[in-house]
Amino acid sequence: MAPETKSAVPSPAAGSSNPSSTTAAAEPASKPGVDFIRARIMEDNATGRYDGKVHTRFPPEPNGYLHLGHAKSICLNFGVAKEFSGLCNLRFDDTNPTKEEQEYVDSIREDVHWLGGDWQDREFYASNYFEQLYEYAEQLIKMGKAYVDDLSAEEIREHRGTLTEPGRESPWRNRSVEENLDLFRRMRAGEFADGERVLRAKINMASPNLVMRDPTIYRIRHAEHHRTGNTWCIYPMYDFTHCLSDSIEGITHSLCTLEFVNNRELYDWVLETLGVYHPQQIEFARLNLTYTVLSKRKLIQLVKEGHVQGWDDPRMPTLSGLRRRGVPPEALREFCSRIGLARADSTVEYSMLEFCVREHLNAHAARVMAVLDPIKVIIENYPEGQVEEFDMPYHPEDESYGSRKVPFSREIYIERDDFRLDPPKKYHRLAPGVEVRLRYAYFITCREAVLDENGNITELRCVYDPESRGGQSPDGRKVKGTIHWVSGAHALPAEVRLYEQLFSVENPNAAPEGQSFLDYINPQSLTVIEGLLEPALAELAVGQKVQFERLGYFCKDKDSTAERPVFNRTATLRDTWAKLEKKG
RNA sequence: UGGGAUGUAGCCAAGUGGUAAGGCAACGGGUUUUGGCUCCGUCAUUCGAAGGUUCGAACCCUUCCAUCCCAGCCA
Repeated sequence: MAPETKSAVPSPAAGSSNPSSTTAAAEPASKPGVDFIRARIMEDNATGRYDGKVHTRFPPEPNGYLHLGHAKSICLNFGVAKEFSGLCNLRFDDTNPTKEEQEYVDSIREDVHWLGGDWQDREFYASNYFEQLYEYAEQLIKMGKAYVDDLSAEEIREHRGTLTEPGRESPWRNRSVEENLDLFRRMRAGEFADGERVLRAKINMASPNLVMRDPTIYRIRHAEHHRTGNTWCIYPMYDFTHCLSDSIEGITHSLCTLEFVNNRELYDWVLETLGVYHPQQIEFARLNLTYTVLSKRKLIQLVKEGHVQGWDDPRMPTLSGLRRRGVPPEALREFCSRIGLARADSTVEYSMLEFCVREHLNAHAARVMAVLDPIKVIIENYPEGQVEEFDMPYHPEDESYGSRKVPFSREIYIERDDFRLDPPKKYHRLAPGVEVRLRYAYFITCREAVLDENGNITELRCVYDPESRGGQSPDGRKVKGTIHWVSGAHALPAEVRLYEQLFSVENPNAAPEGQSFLDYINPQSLTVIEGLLEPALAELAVGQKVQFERLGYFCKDKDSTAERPVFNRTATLRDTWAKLEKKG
C-alpha cells in the first residue's frame, strides 16, 4: 500500500499481503512452549511410530454452529498438522440424522476456513463410510463379538447396572452367529421399527467402565439423513464410527476432549478386535470461558428461544458471532495459542480474549473519529460558514495507512462524557474555563454551558485559538486533554450497537437448583444508539474494522444500508480514567 | 459408596530429583496530540494437605482431601 493521502479507509485485510483465510490456523504471534500433545508427537516421530507422519482431523457433528471451544480444537488439529508437515482432515461426524442439517455443515465449512483451517480436498463424512462400517459390524458378528439385542432402551438401561454394581447380561446375548447375522440384515432391510432392536458389542457387562458394558453400536432410525437420504434406516453409534473413521483415514493422532477418556477403552477395543490400523486417541481439557456458555445445547437454546438474534448475533461465542462482532481470526488464533493446552479443567478469563482482540486491532485497525453521545459545541469566534479540512493520519504508528481530510466548522459535536460542569480532580477534559485540544484541529476553551430548564446541558459555547491549528501548541503551552469531535454540518448519522457480556455472572453454568443460565442473561448486553461519524466512514465495506478514537474498535455490520451504516462495537479501549474515577 | 481424569499465584500455564519460566489480570511509575499504544518496575520462601525417602522433593513413596467425567438406542 502506498503511503499517500487517500479517502478510502484502509482495512487490515487490504493492507496485508497475507489474507487471513490462507494463513494456517497455526501461526500465532507468540511462540508457546511445547505442550504435552506436541511432546508426544515429537516422541512418536523420534521412535518412528507412524513412519514420522502426522495426520489429524477436526471432526464436528453438524448439529450446531462452531464456537470458541471448537476454535481451540481447530487451532490444535490444523496447527499440529502444519507444524509437523502433516495433514488435517475436515470430517463431519454425521451419524445421527435426527439432529443434523445441511445448514450446519455449510456454516462449519465457512467457519473453519475463516479461522484458517485448510483441509484441501480432504473433506470427509462419516456417512461416506456407512457401507464399510456395516461390513465391519457384520465382521464383528461373525467373530461372535456382537449381537442383536431385542431388549427395549429402558430394559437395556436396567441391565446396565450402576456405577457401583455390575450389569446383567441380556437374555439375547448368546444368540448364534447365524441368527445375529440374519437379524442384523433384516434391521438394515427395514423390517423393524425404531427401537425394536439394536446391535451391541459383546464385551463385559461387569466392567467397571460403563462404556464397556456391551455398548450399542447400531440403532434403527427411520429418518432422512441430510446426505444419504433414505438409503439407510440403521445408523452406527459414535463409539463404533469414530475410531473406524480415524482408522480408514489413516489418522495418527486422534485429539479430543477429556470427556472421552472413558471411551478410549472402547476405541481401542473396536480397532484391536477388528485388527485394523490403530490411531491413538489423546485427550485434552476443553475450553471454558468466564461470562459465557460454550455448550451446544445452551447455544441452541439461546437461538431457538430468541434470547439472541441468531447464531451470528455478535454476543454469541460462535465463530460466526465473533466474526460479525469484528473479532479477527488472527486474534482467535493468538488466543488459542496463549491459553495453552493441558489436561486440567480450567476456565479462561474473558479478559484474555479481549487482550488478543485489542492487540491485533491496535496494530491493524485504521483510526477514525465518531461521537457516540453527542453534545453540541459552538465555537463563537470561528467564522460562520467557514469550513477547513485537516489532514489526519489513519494510523499513528504506521504511515502506510495514509491519511484523510476531515472537515471542521463552527458547530461541532463532542462526547458528552468529555465535558463536566464541575470537573472532578484529575479530570483532563473540557470544563468551564478549561482549554483542551480537539484532536488534530485546534485548542478550544469553554466559555459557557447552556442548560435547559431541567439543568441538562444543551450546548457548549467555546472559543478557539487560531494559532493552534493542527493541534500544535503555538507557544509551548500545555493542555492536558485531547478529545475527539465531528463537524456538525458534515456528520454522518449511524446506528451503533454497543455490546457487553451476554451474561452478568462469571459462571452462568453454575445456576443453582431451580434456576437456569438464562436467569443470568445481562439485560444490558446490547445498547443501540445513534452516533455521528466523520464523513470518511461513508465508504467502509461491511466487515471492515476501525478504531473510533478513544472509544474502541468497531466493525461495520451487514445490516448497513446505503443511507444508514450500522456498526458493532467489537471491544472498548482500555480505560484507565474510568478506573481512576471509580476509585474516587 | 465402582472406574477414570485432574490439583503450581486472582486466571491460564512451564517445570519430569539440584532449589518456582512466561502470559492475562492487578498495582506503581516514565512517555504520549487517543486517560489508547509503548516502556520500566511490583506481584508464589512455595507447588491441594499431611507424613516418608533423599545431602537435596512441585517432581519419588504412602495416606488423605477437593474438583471433573461415566449408568443415551447423543457426540
